Amino acid sequence: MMHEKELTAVKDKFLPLEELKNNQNEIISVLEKSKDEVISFEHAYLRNCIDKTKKCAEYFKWSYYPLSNKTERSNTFFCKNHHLCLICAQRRNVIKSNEWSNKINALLKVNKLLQVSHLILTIKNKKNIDEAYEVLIKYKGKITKIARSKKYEFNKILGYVGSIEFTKSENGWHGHIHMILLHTENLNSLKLHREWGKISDAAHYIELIDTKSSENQLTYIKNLCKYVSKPSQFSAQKNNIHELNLKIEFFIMCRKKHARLLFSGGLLRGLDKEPNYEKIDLATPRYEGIAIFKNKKYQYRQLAA
DNA sequence: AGAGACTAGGATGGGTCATA
DNA sequence: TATGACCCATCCTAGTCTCT
Repeated sequence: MMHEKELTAVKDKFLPLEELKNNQNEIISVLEKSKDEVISFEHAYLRNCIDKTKKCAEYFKWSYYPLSNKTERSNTFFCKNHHLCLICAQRRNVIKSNEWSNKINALLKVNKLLQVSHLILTIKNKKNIDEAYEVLIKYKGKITKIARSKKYEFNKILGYVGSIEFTKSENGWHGHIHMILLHTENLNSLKLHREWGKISDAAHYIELIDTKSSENQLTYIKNLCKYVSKPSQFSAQKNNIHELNLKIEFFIMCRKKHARLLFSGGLLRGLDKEPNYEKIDLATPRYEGIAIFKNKKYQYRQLAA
C-alpha cells in the first residue's frame, strides 16, 4: 500500500499542471461569458475547438514506481490545439525544446568547431496578422535563397531552427523571427543587419547573441530552445476580452493559412523522431491512481492494486 | 476512452538548370 | 558568378483508424 508521503510526492509532481489547468479554465470561462462579443462571428469549428480545449487534461491516470521512485502520467486526453490551448502549447514547448537541444548538443559533440548563436529578426508593424505572417514567410524564404551565395553573411549558417512570433500593440501587429544558428565561422552582426534590411521592408531591429560566452553553454542552449519554441503570446495567460480577441484572430489565421510557426534547415533539418525519455520497465511493481480536476484542484485517488 | 500508428495533403528546403 | 524559376524529396499538420 502506498504511504501518504508518497501520495504527496505524486501531487507535488503534478502541481504545475494544476496551475496550467486553472489558468486555462479562466480563459475558457471568459470566452464562454463573452461568446456573443468574441466568437459569434465564427463557425462551429471554433466552437468545437473551445469545447475540446475545455476537456483538455480534465483527468489522468498516474503510476508510481517505488523501486525507482518515479511517477509517470498516462491515459490523458490532450486537445492538441496548441494555438488555442495553454496546456498543449506548454506541452509542445517542452517536447520541441528537448528535441532541438538534444540534436544541437549531439552535433556539438561531433564537431568541436560549431558555434551556436541566437538571432532575432523583425519587420515593420502590419495592420493585420495575416499580412504580418505572409510578409515574414516571404522574407524567410528570401534568406534561404540568398544564403546559397557566398557573398552573403547568411551563407555562413550551417543549420538553424526557429519560430515565428507575433505581438500586438497600438501600432499594429508586430511579427518577428527567433532563430538558433549553427556556424563555424564568426558571424558579423552588422552584415546580417544590412542583408536583412535589403531583403525585408527595412528591419528596425536585429540581434545576434553568441552562446559561447555563457558560463554553462549546454544549459544556455537548452533554455534558448525553450525560449525559441515557447508558445505564442496568444496562447498565454491573458484573460481579458481584448486579449482573447487577439488570441482568436491568431488562431483563425493559423487555421486559414495552415501556418507553420516552427521551422528548421541545414544541419538541423529533420529532427530525430525517437523520444529520448528513459523507459521504465513496466514489470516493476507500481501503484496506479487517478486524478480528476474538480474545484480548481486535482483530486488524487489511488486505484486498488 | 485515450494513445499511438497510419495516412493524405499542404508547405518548404534545397538541388538543378537557364539566363544575365 | 549571381539569381530566379522550377521541381522533388522531405517535413509538418490534421484527421482517421486500431489497439489496449
